[in-house]
Amino acid sequence: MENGDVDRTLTLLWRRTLGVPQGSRGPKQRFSVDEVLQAGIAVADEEGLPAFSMRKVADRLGLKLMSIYTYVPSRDELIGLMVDEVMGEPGLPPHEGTWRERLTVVARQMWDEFHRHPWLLQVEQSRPWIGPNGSDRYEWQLAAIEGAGFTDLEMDQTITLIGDFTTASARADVAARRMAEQSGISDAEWWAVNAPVLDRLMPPGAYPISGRVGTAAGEEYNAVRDSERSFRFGLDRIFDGLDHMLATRPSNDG
Amino acid sequence: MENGDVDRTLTLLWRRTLGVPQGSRGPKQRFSVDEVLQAGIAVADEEGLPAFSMRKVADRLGLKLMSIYTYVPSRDELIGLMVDEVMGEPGLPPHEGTWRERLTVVARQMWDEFHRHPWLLQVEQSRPWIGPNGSDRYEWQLAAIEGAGFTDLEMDQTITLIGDFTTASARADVAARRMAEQSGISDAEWWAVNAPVLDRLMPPGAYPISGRVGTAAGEEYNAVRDSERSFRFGLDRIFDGLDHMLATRPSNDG
DNA sequence: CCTAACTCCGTATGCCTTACGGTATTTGGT
DNA sequence: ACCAAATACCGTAAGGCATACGGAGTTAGG
Repeated sequence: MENGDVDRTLTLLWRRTLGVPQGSRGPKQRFSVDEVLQAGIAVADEEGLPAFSMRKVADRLGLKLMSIYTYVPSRDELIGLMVDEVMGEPGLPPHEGTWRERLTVVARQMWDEFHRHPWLLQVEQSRPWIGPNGSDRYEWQLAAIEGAGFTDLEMDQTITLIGDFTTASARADVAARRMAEQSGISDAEWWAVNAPVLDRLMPPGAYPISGRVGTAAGEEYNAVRDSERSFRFGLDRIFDGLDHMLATRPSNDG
Repeated sequence: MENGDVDRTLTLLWRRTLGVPQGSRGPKQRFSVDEVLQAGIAVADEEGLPAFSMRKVADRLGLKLMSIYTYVPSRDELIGLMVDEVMGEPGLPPHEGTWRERLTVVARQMWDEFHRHPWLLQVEQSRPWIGPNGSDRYEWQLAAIEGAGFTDLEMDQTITLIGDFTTASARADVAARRMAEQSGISDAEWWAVNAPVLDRLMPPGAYPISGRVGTAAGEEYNAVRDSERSFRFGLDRIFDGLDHMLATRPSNDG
């Protein structure tokens, strides 16, 4: 990756504030960058990131493979642009209520987004591109807890904490759904295949606590693991912990 | 994936309890499954999962490409076996101290493991293979909070919470380290390249809170983001939240 | 001693990204 | 009005990947 490529990708990311840099000579491009991104997002939504290829994006637009490279420098950069693009979809509603309610909205927005675009969880961003929608969202997320009593440092750490947990939780849920839907094997069917083999392989009595806890979880949930409920459980614990931190602070003006 | 493949992979995972199923005719295999896994782990450690290929595993053993397929059914299954293999490396020390201290050990073990084998974070396990080391670890993790006052359901949710958060936190840290080390671009250098471009592209004054918080974080940390510290921050909040749940429980015998 | 079973491997298929060069098209400059 | 530069689009090819298939050599059970 060259220095100029950084410049080019950042310029593409922020194209709405400066306009797409395009020379006036030569033929006009048949599509806009936005249309290429929408095609890419559609492919990724339908087939996931491993099956995402430049050829499929080109096919969807009626272009030939190599023409895509006149719009974006490479596959990785295209994906980076797609990420910032979908981050602009949900909009940023004005904050209301307590910081708990606000943070719930923040977390729920991420959770929903990961379910709308599961491939976001498969993106390996070695380099975090700083785009307009990501920047807007981070500002909005910080605004959710502005004035709640956190220090600046804690504000960053809190948003990081919520984001990290939500990401991991959504990852587990999406993986479970993918296993159930894509392979046509439900949770119960999967266990039906695995259980007899495991019965034969596992040393009997080796997992007393797991067995007990697993049975309890299986009876309580409608599935082996209810990710939605685990998500709310974790969120509630984290909120209680943040509450405790704010409440026990020496100089706390509310 | 056929039904028989499930059987074969599970049998390979639990090979230590039943032995590797091998017919007696024909030539003996030059290597053991363990040696193949060690070769695979070495390749993944050195080059990461995207660059992990069957050819490189074969080269490392002095075998030709296709011979690997007589040891493991496919690339995905090999990776699944590698995952369970590394989960057996650290051992499971006996639990001591309070549940807070125990859960800290549990989280720290995962955190360290992700840093020892960063490719674990890149594994896309559409199907969670149930292997001996993973099962042993889950049992050990549950034992850490056995008798602390959690219900069976909460035990599972708590371990999930700690695991989810640790995974996401480690992912952020590993990504940052990779960016710094692998590309030879330090945190400061990356900003030195990006900042001038962003100064030109970003609408001035658009990000007041981000600017203030980012400055605070930059001054407090030695880097832009101190993942180790964010990790401890999140863990402390979660522990406080769990503490609050246990303390406010109606029938709480301690 | 024969043959079934097994290991190892050569070849081939069909994906993928992307470098490079060619051709057609558009427009600024003269 | 015309030329040359710039640009979009695309064909080809190189080099990578997983893995299906079949063949050659090797071992041991009957």
